[in-house]
Amino acid sequence: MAETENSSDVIGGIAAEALQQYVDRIERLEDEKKALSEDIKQVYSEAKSTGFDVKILRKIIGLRKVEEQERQEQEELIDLYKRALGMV
Amino acid sequence: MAETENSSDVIGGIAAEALQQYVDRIERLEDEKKALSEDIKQVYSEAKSTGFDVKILRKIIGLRKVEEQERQEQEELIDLYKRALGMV
Amino acid sequence: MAETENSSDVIGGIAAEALQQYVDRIERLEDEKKALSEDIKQVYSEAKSTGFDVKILRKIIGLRKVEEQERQEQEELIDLYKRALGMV
Amino acid sequence: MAETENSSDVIGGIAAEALQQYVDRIERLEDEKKALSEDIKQVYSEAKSTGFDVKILRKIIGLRKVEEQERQEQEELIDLYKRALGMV
DNA sequence: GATGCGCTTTAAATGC
DNA sequence: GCATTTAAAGCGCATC
Repeated sequence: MAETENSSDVIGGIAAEALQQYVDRIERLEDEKKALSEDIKQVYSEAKSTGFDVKILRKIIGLRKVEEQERQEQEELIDLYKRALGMV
Repeated sequence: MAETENSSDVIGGIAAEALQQYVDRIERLEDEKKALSEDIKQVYSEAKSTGFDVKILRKIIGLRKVEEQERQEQEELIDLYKRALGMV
Repeated sequence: MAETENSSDVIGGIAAEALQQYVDRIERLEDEKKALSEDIKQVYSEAKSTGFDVKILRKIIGLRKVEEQERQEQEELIDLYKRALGMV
Repeated sequence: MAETENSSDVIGGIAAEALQQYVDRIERLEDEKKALSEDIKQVYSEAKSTGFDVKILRKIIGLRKVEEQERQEQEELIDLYKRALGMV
């Protein structure tokens, strides 16, 4: 390869600098995501030490999630009807 | 039970207010986490539209991840050996 | 439905015999798997009684595993690049 | 370290050869275990292509597992009573 | 354009 | 309580 190629060059047809930036952005976001996962685990553990049953707590959260989903689906359906009826 | 039970009371032996707060905290953190997942997806899609091969990009990220894992495992192993040899 | 339904018949729209065979095959495989888990545990315990530190042993195994993972990831990445560059 | 140390020597107080053998045995067993996991996945996939619902199939297998467990617990209990009554 | 499929990731359960 | 293992979800992909 050329001796002056650096990260801002095209290497093997790849815009190296741009690639680097994408990788960095993604890894940074994944780190934040991981941190949040740990925070969540932390909260569960805190709840547990306050006497709550973590397993049940998880079930509750899960339940609320699907209920929220169902609510959204209903809203979307309503929206669909509205569009069909020219009510938008 | 108290006749004026509300969310700050104990209901069926459960501290309702505390429970509510835990649920809220967890759901808020999960929302943030989900937002990050969408951001990541967004970045991949952006990279794709710039001409990068998403599959390769994912592999690179994955590879860097296992490299990081290996580094950590090695450190932990060294640490473990140190402890086993009384070098701590 | 047929009045003489038995295990080789369709019951409630289900091919009972085929189902039975799948269940049997899976349970047999799971039994073998469980036996292997016990063997592994056994080996660790044996190593321990010979004076090895099980925690360290596990770390070594784990480390070798991620090294193998990394090797595979690298190969797959190279392969992917080849395909992307039409070298296949 | 001594210049003639090899795998059959003691390195840092570790019986290197013995260690090597334990690692090998464990990794071999884990490979077999992994192969079985793949076989199981294979059977599920085969069942699916025959028209069965994999999720339900898993539930069934799981259900049979706990029933088997309960049966065993009962037998153990019976055995315990027998011993208590000198019926062994 | 929709559907199904496999794969990756994430959540849950189990065992030490 | 932690770490492993297993079940489920979500996602992109390919196909029709």
